[in-house]
Amino acid sequence: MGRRKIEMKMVTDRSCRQVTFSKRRTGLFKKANELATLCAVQIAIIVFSPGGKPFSFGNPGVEPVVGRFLNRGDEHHDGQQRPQRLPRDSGGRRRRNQLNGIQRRIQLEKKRGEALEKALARAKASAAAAGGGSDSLISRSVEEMGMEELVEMRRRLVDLREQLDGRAVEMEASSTLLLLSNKSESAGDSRGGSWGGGRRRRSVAKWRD
Amino acid sequence: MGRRKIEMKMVTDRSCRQVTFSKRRTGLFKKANELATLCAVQIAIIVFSPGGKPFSFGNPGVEPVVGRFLNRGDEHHDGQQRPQRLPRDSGGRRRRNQLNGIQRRIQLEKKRGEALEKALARAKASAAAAGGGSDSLISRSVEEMGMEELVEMRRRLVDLREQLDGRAVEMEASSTLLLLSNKSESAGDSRGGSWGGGRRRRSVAKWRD
DNA sequence: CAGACTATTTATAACAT
DNA sequence: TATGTTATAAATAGTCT
Repeated sequence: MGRRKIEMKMVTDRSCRQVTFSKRRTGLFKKANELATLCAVQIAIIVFSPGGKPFSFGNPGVEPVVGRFLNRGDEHHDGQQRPQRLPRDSGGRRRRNQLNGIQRRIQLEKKRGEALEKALARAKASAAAAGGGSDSLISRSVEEMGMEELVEMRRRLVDLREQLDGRAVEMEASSTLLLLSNKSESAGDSRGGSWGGGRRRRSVAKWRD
Repeated sequence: MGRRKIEMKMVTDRSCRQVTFSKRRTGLFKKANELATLCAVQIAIIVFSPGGKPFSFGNPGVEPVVGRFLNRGDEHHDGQQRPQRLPRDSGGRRRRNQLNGIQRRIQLEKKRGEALEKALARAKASAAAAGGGSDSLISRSVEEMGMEELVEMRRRLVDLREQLDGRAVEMEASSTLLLLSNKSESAGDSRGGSWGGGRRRRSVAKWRD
């Protein structure tokens, strides 16, 4: 939004970086305040400047929001089923060439993705159909189906990531710059970290819900 | 920034408010991601939707940032925050800023995956609850939220797959065919923000910076 | 060095699908 | 109801004070 477009890469110059940080932090907090005002919601932002100084914004305050978040953040797996994994390339012999294995994984990831997409489409449709939430029986079954797919997908990603971790150095050493040359982004986006929390009475009794 | 200027007061219409929240939350997280990228700083945002659903953004994660904040106390407050003493500057200890694109993305995706797991678990639970004749009001909202989250998650996964697919070639080229002409073009993006949220272990009382 | 000044880039409110 | 599109309002990068 300035005289010219800047690449989304860390500003190298310390001075400029500090200026950018300051300006953008102000803007970010302003946006947060608007969001809180317009939508009457609780929000908290914590950011450490390049120099390490903490800045924060909170409505109604940082602690109340963080506390609320942490209190519900506890996880509780109640009888989670373990989805059966689909055939992988680990049938019989270990691959010496991890890269090859990784590529296979990626291929499988793709297929999994397709299934995932369908499962979600169904789940969504089902939920929409339920609308008021009366057809819970139907929606539940569909959602479960989707969940199996998704959980499996997630597990695979975790594994894949672990595999890649071991190769990261090599990759970085050889094509870091290549990887950095990116194509900014398009109009579309995707984000929204969210999660649901179960009720728990873990410690952290400092705040209450 | 829209067709016309709007008053900075709570949007009365429920529906419009939800839309505004969704869009602005997206924008806010995007801004936060840019700030984190451009200035290489830690930042965490926690916001509860009008419906009470928690959303979060964090670089490198919500927990690390919040932990650091709570442990060290705060200094600057641009928002409403409880005043406190001014402890010594932390000295800014930033070092893990070198995660390459892929590794970082996967790491983030892992977190997203965990969040997804929760969302699904909740959706499932709500569906089950509804079927069991529990509070239909709550279960309905949870169900809807779950769907929304899942769709977003699906998008992220699909995006990730595409990214990985493009990177795979480079990876192979780097470790195996580095000797060959690595003429691969830029593939991938640059938004390495860490959308994510959600807790992990059962223990919520300890953080590591 | 913080604040003021624009040319531009972004974010988005109102619509549209 | 969630997304996509478009006309405008805002944010802000580079400069200047």
